[in-house]
Amino acid sequence: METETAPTRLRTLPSWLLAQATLEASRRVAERLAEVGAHRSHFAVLTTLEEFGPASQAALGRRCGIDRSDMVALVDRLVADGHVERNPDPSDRRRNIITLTATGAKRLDELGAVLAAAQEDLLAPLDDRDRRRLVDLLDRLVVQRGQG
Amino acid sequence: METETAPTRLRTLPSWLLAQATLEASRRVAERLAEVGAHRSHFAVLTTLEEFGPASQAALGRRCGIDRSDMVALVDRLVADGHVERNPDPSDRRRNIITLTATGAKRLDELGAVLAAAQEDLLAPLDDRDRRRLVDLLDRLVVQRGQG
DNA sequence: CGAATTTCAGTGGAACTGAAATTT
DNA sequence: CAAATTTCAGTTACACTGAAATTC
Repeated sequence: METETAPTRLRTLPSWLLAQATLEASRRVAERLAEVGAHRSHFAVLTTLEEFGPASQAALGRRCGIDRSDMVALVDRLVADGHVERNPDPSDRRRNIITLTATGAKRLDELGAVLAAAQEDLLAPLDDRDRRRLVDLLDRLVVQRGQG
Repeated sequence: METETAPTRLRTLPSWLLAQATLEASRRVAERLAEVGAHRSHFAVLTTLEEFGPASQAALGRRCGIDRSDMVALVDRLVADGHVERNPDPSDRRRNIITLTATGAKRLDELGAVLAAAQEDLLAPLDDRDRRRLVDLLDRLVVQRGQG
């Protein structure tokens, strides 16, 4: 969308700025990931599995902010692509245990590289120190929301 | 959604942090505005009219990042509420001129107060200097995207 | 003619809700 | 019994597309 300068009351409103920045970021990231047939949620799940190890679908969702009910089709897809395995948990038969496969770990590296490039692109207007500041500020917002 | 600590690779990924922060911010803001029967987009349009004066629907949309086609129902609603007027532009009969009414200006003040409270809430984890930094960083991101 | 504006009808992705079935 | 997990069916908000009608 071709856009002109927004009014000051929007340009100083944190929730509006966040929404605008996220819109642009999501567009770019989704576009790059689509080129390799992937999705934001794929990276989220794969990296969560790598960092915390095998987990149930519900636990996975709680870690990376994906709804339990959306997780079903997501895992279906990752299984179909050979990036994770889904096995019943013998110690609790309500659960599936999701496990990262070797090719899933490779895929994670690939997606990590794609995402890194997209971030670079996105953050071009900021120097390194400002990028670190932004990440720090956002992390503090997100983390403390989860606890409050 | 009850959430647990996300993996480091997500917690340091700007696009993911932006998305999470925006999700939470949008939820809160929408909730507060719903209590007074309003929408984010209402504030955006009203404040744009106040700052730049009467404008066509398309120009309005370009200013505040709302699609021309979504603007139709939005203006319908604001007209029905008596917050704006929609009149044909005599000098260009393709256009409507949208004008802020007196009650629309009052509504803007009301929504501004609601939004200010929501921001306060949302930014609670950050002190004043950090809030200013965040706004500055986001504004630089958003503005320079629009030009690049 | 090409370009801009308003309008409508519809699409697509994403977050979310509610409930059933199973198991703890 | 209450609570957690997986799954499915459906909803809602939102950005966006495509095209028609009008006017510049």
